[in-house]
Amino acid sequence: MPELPEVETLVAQLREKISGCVLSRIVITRESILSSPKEAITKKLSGKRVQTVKRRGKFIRLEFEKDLTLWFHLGMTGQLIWTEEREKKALHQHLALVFEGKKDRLLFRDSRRFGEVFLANGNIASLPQGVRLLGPEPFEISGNEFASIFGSRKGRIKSLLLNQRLMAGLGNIYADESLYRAGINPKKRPHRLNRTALMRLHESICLTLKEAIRHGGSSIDDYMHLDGGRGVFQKFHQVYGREGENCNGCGTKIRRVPLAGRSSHFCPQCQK
DNA sequence: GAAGGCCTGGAA
DNA sequence: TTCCAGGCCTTC
Repeated sequence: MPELPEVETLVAQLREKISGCVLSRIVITRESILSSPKEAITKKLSGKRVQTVKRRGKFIRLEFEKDLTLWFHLGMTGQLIWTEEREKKALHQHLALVFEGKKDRLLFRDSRRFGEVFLANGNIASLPQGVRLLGPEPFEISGNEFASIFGSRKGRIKSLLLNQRLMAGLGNIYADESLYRAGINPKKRPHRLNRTALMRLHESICLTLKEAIRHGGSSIDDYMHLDGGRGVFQKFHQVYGREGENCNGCGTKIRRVPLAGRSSHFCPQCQK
């Protein structure tokens, strides 16, 4: 379940690895993961140089010459792996990028196939809605701006944090972890929180994300680094995946409740 | 604003 | 064998 820290980690590794490289060939073995025509991708990108790699929300962008951008979303189980292709048909491999003069290639795998890949040019209109409507990055807004975005909402804070149109990058893990660190119950409705609490939440989100990035993200099921390594932030989770275990703060048992179709983990004592 | 659907591997 | 995990979109 790659969220902002996992994507950020991969982006840094990709930038290091393929910036300046020329794409010689694209091998697409499952067209259904593409939301742009296969021919457009293969024809327009072949022979183009990667300028840099960036992140927007949970999306990865390979920026090529001529304003061409190849976007990846990893969904839940998407992986980008830099490797020499050994097994001819690696399981669930859908796409491979081959670069001039490189023995290793960039593979996109995704067992559950919630991920997607598409091509955009410099025109905003060439981006899907999911990107165009993306909210601001957590690190790029102030606590006050955060409070203005969320403060008048009447829904549950946890559900709202998952809404990428309000703010981009959080998923189930970091929403739960940030709420715990801010001492806010996931069921709370933001219009009933004061500005101080909202600003504290924004600070918790930024701190949690930065700490997770420092630890290479959380590797729970499928997430791995470009070289196959794992993140270690899961060792520092306070609530996510810890149902029934004791809260590190007060010893109360961590609870899990369904909310907005997914589970929320929290400490009933520390999060009021 | 809730619920269903996509999709598969792993646990119960 | 059934259920569950969840990113995000569509439908009610």
